[in-house]
Amino acid sequence: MPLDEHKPFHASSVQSLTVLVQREVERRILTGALPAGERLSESALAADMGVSRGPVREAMRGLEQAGLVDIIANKGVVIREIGYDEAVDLYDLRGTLFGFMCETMARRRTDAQCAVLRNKLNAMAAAIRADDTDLYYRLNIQFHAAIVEQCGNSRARAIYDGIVKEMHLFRRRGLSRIENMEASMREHAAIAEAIISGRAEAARKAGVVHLRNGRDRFLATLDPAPESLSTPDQGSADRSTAAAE
Amino acid sequence: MPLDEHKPFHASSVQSLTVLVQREVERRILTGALPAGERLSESALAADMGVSRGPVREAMRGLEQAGLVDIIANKGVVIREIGYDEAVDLYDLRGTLFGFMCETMARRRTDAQCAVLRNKLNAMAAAIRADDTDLYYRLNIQFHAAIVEQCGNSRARAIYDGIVKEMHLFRRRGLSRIENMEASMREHAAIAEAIISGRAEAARKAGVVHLRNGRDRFLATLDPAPESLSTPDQGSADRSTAAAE
DNA sequence: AAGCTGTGAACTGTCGACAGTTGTCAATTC
DNA sequence: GAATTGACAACTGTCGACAGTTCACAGCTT
Repeated sequence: MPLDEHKPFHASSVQSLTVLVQREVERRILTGALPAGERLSESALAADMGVSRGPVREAMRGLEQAGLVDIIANKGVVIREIGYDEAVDLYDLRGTLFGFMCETMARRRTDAQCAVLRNKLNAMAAAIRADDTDLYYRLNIQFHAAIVEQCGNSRARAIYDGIVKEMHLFRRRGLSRIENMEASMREHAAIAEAIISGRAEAARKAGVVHLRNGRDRFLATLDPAPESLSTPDQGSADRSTAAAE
Repeated sequence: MPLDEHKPFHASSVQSLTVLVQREVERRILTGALPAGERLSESALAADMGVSRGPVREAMRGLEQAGLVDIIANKGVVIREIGYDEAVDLYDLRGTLFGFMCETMARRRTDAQCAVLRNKLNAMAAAIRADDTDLYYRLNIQFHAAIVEQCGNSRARAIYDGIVKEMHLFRRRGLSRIENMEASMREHAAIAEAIISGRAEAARKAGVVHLRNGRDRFLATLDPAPESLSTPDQGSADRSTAAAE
């Protein structure tokens, strides 16, 4: 496992150990290497990563604020596990934020931003014609990321990213990724069109509708029984909750 | 100052020092005792509060996640200062979240919750008839808090509370609190009516409009020059940014 | 006199160690 | 045999100390 990261996120290649530890534990949680409900020991983590307990403690505090773990006094940290209802709540909240970002971007759009959206849209259309699901999936993520990053409201972006991460704690996800590329594509086109033409309220509505449909598409892939928790399997890393959008 | 707190928030009357320190520093920032732009020294804070540097460091990390301070590597923490544009962004984001909460509450309302809203509304009307600005101001806060706490989406509530706190970092606020009680009251009535009758989309719109108007009422009380930063005065604690709503 | 450089103080980042608490397990008692 | 109690182990909460970095100021050079 490489130790030095080359993310263009916060510059500064020599980060503090706290940030390094937090990033690594977050990665393990999001990829499922550390399953939800797992109890983490500061000492074990510190020994595992070859650092002292101080940075680990600070990292845990950061993960708690991000909603990824719960800290119980004198007992330690446990990886949060969210249930069906909470996942739906998060999806709705995320949809509202995404709609807000579409609305904001429509108000502040620049020509360069519009060009990016158009490019992504064309590429997605091509991916559909080529029936390339994986490519469409990646472009789909890029399309969303473009709006989130370019909307101009940095706080909204930070909160949105946090919610997306938190949603990974919902473990029971469907396997199929894009159920209906055409429907997803039409919604994307509506969003981009509204943003490009500056119709803010239409952009907001299109964004909200898109994520609501994405939520329904996602929930439809789940087991019909929303009460049964704890699916036994916990293997294979790197699956995304943000599937069918 | 009493040491043991009795907040029904996270239970546990004997909190860790980290939480205590974080709460205290947060209080000082929000009340203005620690002005924006101020540089905080861990050692000084630790000595001031009679604790070690460890809990102080953890508390600072938490305040950074909350957006109240910036941590600069090897240099320390500075209390964040937000400018005019950022304050407007936060207000808009807050408005969107508030609208979402109104919408959610309209969907999940119970009779008891509706009764609470009706009570607050009646009390506010009475306060207007009595021309009691202070009472109206307090009831206004309670009305908002009722929606935020009862909407049923706990994550949305946590984020909303964080944004409200963050908005206190915008220092140039108007002195007058409620400019137009009647207009504020009409908007409150519209919100409550929509929630009680279960019209979710109407509730959302009413909530968004209310905070947009509140934002405009608030911004109208500012100096006409949005470029001049750093008003010299920094006295008198406990003023609220959430003024004219 | 202006610019550059080296030294020093102050502070952060990190570590190891100690005290207090919690949960467990075995021995004891009814 | 079951419940209670006591001690032990593991862990967290907290502290003091050391190393590395940053910034400022004084002295030197041109």
